[in-house]
Amino acid sequence: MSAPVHSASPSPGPSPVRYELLGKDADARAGILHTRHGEVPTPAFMPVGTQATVKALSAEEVASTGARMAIMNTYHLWLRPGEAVVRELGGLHEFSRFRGALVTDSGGFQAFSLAARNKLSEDGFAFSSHLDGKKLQLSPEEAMRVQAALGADVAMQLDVCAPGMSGRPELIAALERTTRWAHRCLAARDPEQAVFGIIQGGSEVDLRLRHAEELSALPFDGLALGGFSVGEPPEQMHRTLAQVAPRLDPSRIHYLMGVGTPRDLLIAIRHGVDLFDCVMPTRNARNGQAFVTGGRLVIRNQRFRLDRAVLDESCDCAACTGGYSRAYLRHLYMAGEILAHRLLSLHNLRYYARLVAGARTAILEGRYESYFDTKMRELGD
RNA sequence: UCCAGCUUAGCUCAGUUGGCAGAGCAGGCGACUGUUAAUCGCCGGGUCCCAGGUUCGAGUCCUGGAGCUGGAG
Repeated sequence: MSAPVHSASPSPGPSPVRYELLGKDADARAGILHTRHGEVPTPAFMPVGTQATVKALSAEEVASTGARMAIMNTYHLWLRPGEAVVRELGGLHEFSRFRGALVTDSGGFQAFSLAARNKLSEDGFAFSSHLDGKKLQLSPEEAMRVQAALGADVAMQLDVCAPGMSGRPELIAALERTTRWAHRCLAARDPEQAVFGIIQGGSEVDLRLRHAEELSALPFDGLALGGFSVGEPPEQMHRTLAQVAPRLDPSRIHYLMGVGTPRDLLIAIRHGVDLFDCVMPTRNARNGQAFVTGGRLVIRNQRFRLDRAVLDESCDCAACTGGYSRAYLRHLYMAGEILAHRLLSLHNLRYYARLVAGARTAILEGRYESYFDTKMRELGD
C-alpha cells in the first residue's frame, strides 16, 4: 500500500527503549524504562488512549495524574483518521500532544474483542471495519507498517489472543501462530521503534513458560503477557502469574497487558510485573465508579446525596484537592454532566498512579510484602 | 353554553376483535480488566379520573358525572 517509513539504517543505533532494573524485593521489581520520550519509573500503569486520547481528558491532564507512558491503538487509528494522517501530522506524540512515552497495541486484541467482525488465518486477520464495513487485512507486516507510521516508542507484535476458557489445542495453536508472527513482525520492524513480543498460553503454566522461552530467544525489547483477563476467573490468572512472571527474562521489561483491578496489580507486581495498562480506571470513572482507599464508590448511590466529603481524603488528585464533594460529583453524574466523567477519570488515574508508585518505593525500600498486605487489606472487597 | 378530544407508573405515553396492565424516561441497585462502552444489566413501583351498567370476564363496550385541552358562540 505504501513504502516503508524508514529505510533500514546500516548500523542500528542504541535500542529505542532500555529497561534498567534498580532493585528487587523477593520477585517484585523496581526499575526504569528509558525511552526517547522520557524515563518511566516502574512498576508503572499506562492509561488507555484508544483513539489517541484518554477519554474525557486532555494530554496535560493525563500527565498531571503522574502517567509517564500511555497506550494507544493501532486498529482504531488505522481506521480513523488513518495512519497516513497521523504520520503527516508528525506522529502520535505530536498529534495527541502527549509528552510521555507511548506504545501502540497491535490490533491483536481487537481481533479478539471484535471476533465477530474478522476471520483469522495464517496471514493475519481479515477485518470488516466496524465503521463502514470495509474489508481490511491486518497481517503481521501491516500491523508493523501501521505502527511505524503512528510512531509510538513501542510497537506490539501482532498476536493471537485466545479466549480465557480455551482448551489446550486452541491455546497451543494461538501461541504457535503468535511465535511465527513474532518472527514476521521483527523482520518488518522499524529500527527506530522498540517492539515487544506477546506471550500467550492462557492459564496453562507449561505453555506460558514454553512460549516465554520461544519469544525470549528473539530480539524483542520487552516481553508482554497477553491473553489474561479474557474470561477466566481472576484467581486463575493470579495462580498462573505466580508461576510464570518470576521466570521471565530479567533483563527485559515485563508487561501484563490489559490488567487490571488494583488487586490484580498488587499481585502481579509481587510476581515481577513492571508495566500495566487497563481501561478500568477510565471506563469505570465514566460509569460512575471511583477507586478509593477502602474500596470503590458508586458515585450515583443515594447515600452520597448529602455527602460533603471528597472522594478520598488521602488523595491528591485534582478532584480531591479541589474540594469537590461526593454530593456534587453525584449531582454532576446524575445530571449527565461531562465534568463528572472528567473529575472521576482524573481521580481514578491518580489512584492507579499512586498505587504503583507506592509499590515502587516499597520495593526499593525492601518492604513490598508489608505494602502488599496493607493495600490488600484496604481493598477489602 | 354547545361541540370534539383527552384522563393508564413520579413524567411522557402505548394498550389489537373485551381475555394475566406495558414501554421510554426518572428513581434504586449492580456490572465493567491490551475501550465498537458518558455503556450494559437487574429491580421497585398502578384506586387504568369517579359512580353505575352490560358480560363468565371491562383499561377497552354503554349511561351519568368530574377535570384538562382545543374549537364554536
